[in-house]
Amino acid sequence: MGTSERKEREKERKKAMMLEAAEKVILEKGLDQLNMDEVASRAEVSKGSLYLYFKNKTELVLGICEKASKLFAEEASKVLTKNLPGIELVVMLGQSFLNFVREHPEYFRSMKFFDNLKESEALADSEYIVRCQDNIQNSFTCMVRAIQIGMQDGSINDDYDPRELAVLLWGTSDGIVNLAYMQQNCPHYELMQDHQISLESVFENYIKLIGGGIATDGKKNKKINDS
Amino acid sequence: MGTSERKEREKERKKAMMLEAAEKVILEKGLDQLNMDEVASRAEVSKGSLYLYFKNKTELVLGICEKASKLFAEEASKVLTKNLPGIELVVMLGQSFLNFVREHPEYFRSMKFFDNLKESEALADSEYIVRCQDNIQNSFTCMVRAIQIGMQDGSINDDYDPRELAVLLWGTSDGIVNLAYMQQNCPHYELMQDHQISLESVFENYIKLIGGGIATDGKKNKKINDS
Amino acid sequence: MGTSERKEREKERKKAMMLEAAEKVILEKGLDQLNMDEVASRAEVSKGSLYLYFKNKTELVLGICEKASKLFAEEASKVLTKNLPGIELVVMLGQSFLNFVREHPEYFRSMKFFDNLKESEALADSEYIVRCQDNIQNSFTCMVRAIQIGMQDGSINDDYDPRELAVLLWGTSDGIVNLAYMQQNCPHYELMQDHQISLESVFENYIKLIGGGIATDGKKNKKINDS
Amino acid sequence: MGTSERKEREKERKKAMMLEAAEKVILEKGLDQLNMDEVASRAEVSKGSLYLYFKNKTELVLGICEKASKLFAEEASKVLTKNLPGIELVVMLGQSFLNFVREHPEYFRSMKFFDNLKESEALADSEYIVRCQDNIQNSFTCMVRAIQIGMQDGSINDDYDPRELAVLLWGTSDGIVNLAYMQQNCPHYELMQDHQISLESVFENYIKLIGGGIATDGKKNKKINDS
DNA sequence: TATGAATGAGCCTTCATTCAT
DNA sequence: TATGAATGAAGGCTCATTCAT
Repeated sequence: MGTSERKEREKERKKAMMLEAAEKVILEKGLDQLNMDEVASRAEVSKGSLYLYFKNKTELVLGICEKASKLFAEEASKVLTKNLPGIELVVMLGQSFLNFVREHPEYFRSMKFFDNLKESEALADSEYIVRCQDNIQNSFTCMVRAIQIGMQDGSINDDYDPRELAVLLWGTSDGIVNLAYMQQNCPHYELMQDHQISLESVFENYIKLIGGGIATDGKKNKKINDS
Repeated sequence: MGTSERKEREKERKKAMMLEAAEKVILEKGLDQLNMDEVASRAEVSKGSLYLYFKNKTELVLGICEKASKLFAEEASKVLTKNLPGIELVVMLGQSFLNFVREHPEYFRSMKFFDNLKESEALADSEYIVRCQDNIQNSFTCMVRAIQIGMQDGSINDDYDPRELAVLLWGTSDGIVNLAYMQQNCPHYELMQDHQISLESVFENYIKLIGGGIATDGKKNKKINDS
Repeated sequence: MGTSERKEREKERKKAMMLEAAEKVILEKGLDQLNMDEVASRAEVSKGSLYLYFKNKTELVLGICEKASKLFAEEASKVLTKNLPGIELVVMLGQSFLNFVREHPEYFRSMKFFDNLKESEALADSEYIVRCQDNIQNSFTCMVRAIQIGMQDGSINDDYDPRELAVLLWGTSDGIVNLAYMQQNCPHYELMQDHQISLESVFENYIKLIGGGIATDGKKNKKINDS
Repeated sequence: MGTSERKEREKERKKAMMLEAAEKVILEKGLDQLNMDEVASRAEVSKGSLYLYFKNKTELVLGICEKASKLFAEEASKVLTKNLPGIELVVMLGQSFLNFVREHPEYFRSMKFFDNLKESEALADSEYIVRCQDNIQNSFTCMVRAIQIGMQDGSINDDYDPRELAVLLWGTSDGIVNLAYMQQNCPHYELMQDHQISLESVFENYIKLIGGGIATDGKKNKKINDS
C-alpha cells in the first residue's frame, strides 16, 4: 500500500530531522555539549519522540555516524570508478577524506565517537553499530582495491601486502586529516599556527611522500610526477 | 631548613598519588567515566583534598597531560642525544611515540583531551596549559631538529621545509599510533583484527615508507627528486 | 479544548505547591536554611521537577517574592478604593503593611532578599525580577496616590513633594514594620522586650506622629480629627 | 608585667587585623560572600589563627558588630554631651545614624546580621552577643535620654512615653537609614532612582516631620512649619 | 601560639530516560 | 505514534571547622 509507504517515508524524514538537529549541535558546541533536550527542541519534536526513534543518546550519535560512514563510503567508491592508475586512486581517496572532514567536521567527530566506543556500551544491542562497521569496512576495502589496482597496473610497489598497506595509509591519512580537524575546531591548537605552515602544503607533501614511498620507479612513476 | 623542603616533597607525593589514581581510572574506565569521587577514594584522600591540589576536574586531567607531555618530551630529547644519522633519529622518534602510547594509553588519552580543549574552557586560568604546550612544543622541536640533522648529514632530502616535514611526520605518526591505541583500548576496533595484520608490521612499513620517501639514498630517491 | 487549560492550571497548582513548601521552610528555619532538597521533599516532588518549574534557587525565592509583592500591591490598591480622606488612606496603608508582615513574615523575608539582590545575580535573566519590581512600584504608587488625595482634599500638608513624602513614609514604615518582624522572628531581639512596650502602641504613636507631622495645622486638621 | 601586657596588646592588634580584613570583604563583596579563607589570607594569618581568635564564623561577624555597635554608641553618647535642646539632640542622633551607615555600610550590615540571628545560633555561647546587646542598648538609652531631656526642657511633647517614643524613632530612622544603605549598596534598588529624589531631602523631611510631630506646638513648631 | 593541610557534609544543578495520557 | 512532565541518580564544587605538628 502507498499508505504504509508514505508512513515509512515520513518516519525517515523525521529521523533525518533529528539527526540534522544533533549534527548542528555537535558542529556548534561539540559532542560533549550534546544533550537530548536541545536536539528535541531543535528538531521540533518532543523528547519522547526522540526516544521513539533512537533508543538512547549513543544510538543517536551512532545514527550520525552511520550517515557519515555511508557518505564516506560512497565518496570512496566513487573514486574507484575513475579510470586512473591505482596510485592516483589512492591519492584521490586521501583527498576525499580531507574534503570530507573539512566539510563535515561533525561527521568526523561522530566517527571518532564510534571508534572510541568501549566494549560495554552499545555494541551489543545497537542497530547502527553493524552498519557503521560495514560502511567503514567498505571504505577500507576501497583503499585496498585502489592499492590492488595500483599493484596490478604497476603504479604501486607490490612488495607490500595490500591490506597492510591500506591500514598504513588509513592510519596516516587519519592523522593528517586530524590535524585539519583540530586546526579548524580547536582554536588553541598551535602546531601549525605558530609557524606559518599551511595544511595544504602539508597535505601535498604527504601525497608526495606517500607517492614517493610506495610508487614503483620507472615510467609510470614518471607520469605521476609529470602530472 | 629541610622542613619546608620535606613538606614540599610530601605535597608533590600526594599530588602524584592523586594523579596516579586518576590515571588508573582513565585506564580502566576511560576518561568519560572519570569522576572526582572515585579519584578521591582511590587516592585515599577526601574530595576536599583533591580540590586542594587541583582546582577542578579539567586541571586534574591537565595535570596528567603535563606528566604525559613531559615524559614524552624527555623521551624525544633522549633520542636526540644518540649519535646516529638524522633519518634514524626520526625513525626512533616514531618508535618512541609508539612505545609511549602502548605503555601509557592513559597518557595519550589525556593528551587528546588537551588537544581537543575548547577555547572557552580552562585555557585562560589553567596553571598547566602553558606547561603542556611547552612540553609538546619541545617534542615537536625534537622532530624538527632530527630532520635538520638529517638534512645536514645528508640522510634526509632537504627539498622539504624542515618544519613542514615535521608537521607531516607528527600527523602521520599520530595516526599510526592512534591505531595502536584503539587496537589496545577499543576492543571492537576491527580494522586490523579481521585480517591478521600486526601493528608491528604496519609500523615497520610506515618506517619503510617514510624512510623511502624522505631518505636520500641512491637512484630511487633521485628520480623522485627529479620531478 | 479545556485540556490545555486544565494542564495549565495543573501546572500552576504544582508551582504553587512548590512555592508553599519553600515558604514553610523559610518560615520555620529562615531563608538561609532553605535548600532545594527539602523544598522538593516537602512539596512531594522530585528535585528534578523543582528545576522544571524554577530554573534555580534564586528564582524560587523570587517566585515567593512575586506572590508577596503582588499580594501587597493588592492590599494597597484595596485601600485606595476606600472613600476616606487621604491622610487616613495613608494610615491604612501603614496598617496593612504591618498586617502583611505579621501574617506573612516569610513574604517580608523574600522581599528583603529581593531588595538586597546584587547586580550580578539574576537581575538579567530572571523571569520574576521585572514583575516584582512592577508590583513594588505599584504599591509605592498607591502611597503616592494616597498622599496626592490627601493633598487635594486638604488632609495632608502640600508643602511636601508627594513622591518624596511617599519615600519617607515608605522608609519609616518599613523600619517600624521591621521591628515587628524581628520581634516575631528573632527571639533575642530585645529592644522592646526588656521594657514592656507593645508594638501596638508604638505603631499607634507612629500614626499619631506621622499624622501630626504631616497634617496641616488649624482647621483642616481639625476636620480630620472630627471625622 | 609589661610582657603579658605587650602580649595582650599584640593579641588585640591581630584580632583587629582580622576584623578589618573581614570588613573589607563585606564591603567589597557582601556578607554572603564572606568566607574564612579570604579573611585569613587578607589578614595575612593562617586559617588556624583565625579560629584561635574567633571560634567560628558567626563570632567573627559578631566581632565586627561589636566594633560597630561600640562606635555607634560612642557617637550617640557624644551627641548627648552637646548643650542643646532635647529635640535637637534627637535630630543629631538621627543624623549621626545616617552618617554612620554611609561611612560604614559594612558595620550596618553586621548589625543587621546580629539583629536577625536565630535563637539556635550563637546566642548561648557567644562572647560577643552580650557586648553587642549592651552597646546597642546604650545607643538606645541615648535616644531615651535625649527624649527625656527634650521633655524636660520643653522641646519635646511629653504626652509620649519616652521609651516608646525612642523605639518609634529608632525604628523609623532605621528604615530611613536602610534606604540610604540600599541606595548605596544595591544598584538595582529603584525606589528613589526612578524619580530624582535625593536622600538628603528625604532625610531633611524626615527630621521636619518627626520634629513637627513630636515637638510641642507653639513657637518652635511654628518655625518648623514656616520654614 | 601558630600553621595550613585535611576533612566531609552539604548543596546546587544537570540530564538521560521513563511513562501516563 | 506523540507528548512532555516527572524522575532521581550522579557529579562537581564549596567551605566551615578540626587537628597534628
